[in-house]
Order: sequence, then structure tokens, then C-alpha cells
Amino acid sequence: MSKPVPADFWAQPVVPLARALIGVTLLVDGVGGIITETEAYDFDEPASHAFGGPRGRNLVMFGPVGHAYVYKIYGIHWCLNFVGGDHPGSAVLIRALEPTQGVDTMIARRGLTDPRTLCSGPGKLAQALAIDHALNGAPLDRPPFQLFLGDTHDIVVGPRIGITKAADLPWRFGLGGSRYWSRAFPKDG
DNA sequence: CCGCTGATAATCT
DNA sequence: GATTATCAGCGGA
Repeated sequence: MSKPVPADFWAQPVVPLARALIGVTLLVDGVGGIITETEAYDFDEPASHAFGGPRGRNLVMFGPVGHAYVYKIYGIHWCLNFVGGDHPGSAVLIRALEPTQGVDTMIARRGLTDPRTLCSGPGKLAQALAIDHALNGAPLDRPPFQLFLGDTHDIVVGPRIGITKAADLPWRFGLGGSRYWSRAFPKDG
């Protein structure tokens, strides 16, 4: 039996938070699965939307922790983040999950049948879970969101994907051995 | 499995 | 006008 994530879960520093989110079960209207890949974005590093202070689309990142930050990227895809950390302006990008609940619904939304590719990337995950701007700023402790703690897992670490600034920070986390990643992690040294 | 390319629009310079 | 926390489709290894 899984337990909901506690309210103080979101207040830990954002990098450990991104790590702790691996293995958590995320459901949106009952559809979702086990988070397998996350990335931390801190308030004072240039890859973060919060860099430079609160303005425009990043305002939710400076709001209360434990809320969703949803934005559109490349004019096409939505990306889901969880606001958290010990300083305003930090958030965790949810990059991938292992589908466990509502798989048929995800298949219908994505138009694909391969469970490996249903949620293996932030844009794909948003499409499969029907995430869009309507959920920007929504609290994570009530419907349509449900979040449950998972078991402890082996965690793999690597540099974040798709960014050009602060690209060396090892702030990407994955569920060790999972088949549900957006991309492989660099081999451990 | 990996890399390349076009799509497409809000945000930034 | 350039950039962007991406993806599907394609071709090659």
C-alpha cells in the first residue's frame, strides 16, 4: 500500500528532491505510473527558467512549493515540472515514467502501442497524461494529481539533456536499470 | 541503438 | 531575428 508524499517533501533542496522523486508514482486523473527520470533546475543557474528572477512564464516557480509548473516548449510540446526546493524559483522537470495505470488511455492519447515510448520524454509524458496549460500552478496534493511514495531504488546520475547552458551539472536522475528513459545515461565511471 | 532534420510559436536579444 | 528543459520520421550502424 503506497502512501501519499508528505507536504514537507517539497521543501528539501531541489537536487535531492529530483533524486527523491525517482520511484514516486504520479497519476493525473488516475493515469500515470512510476517516475523513472527527472532533472533539477535551481533558481540561480542559467539553464533554469527562473534565472534572472521572477517574471513572465516563470512566476509559478516562485510561488508555493508542491505545485505544478507547466510550460510549452518549441511551440509544440508541454512539459511538467514540480515546484520545490529550499529557495524560491526551483523546480524538477519530470522527463519520463513507466506506465502502470490507464495504459489504454495513454495509448489512445499518444496514438502508439509501444509502452516503452508512451512516456519516455517530457513532451510525450505530458501528452499521455493530458497535461497542458490548464494545470499550470495546480497543487499536487489534490485531484487531478495523485503522488505516492515508492520503494528505494538504485539511482543513476548524468548531465541534463537538451540544454546549452550549465550543461555540465550532473542533475539528471534515473531509476537504475529502467527501460523507460528518454535516453540512456552515460556509462558510470 | 544513435544522429540528423523540420515543425512550430512563445520567449528572449 | 535568434533561441528553445522536444518529438516523429528517417537513414545508417
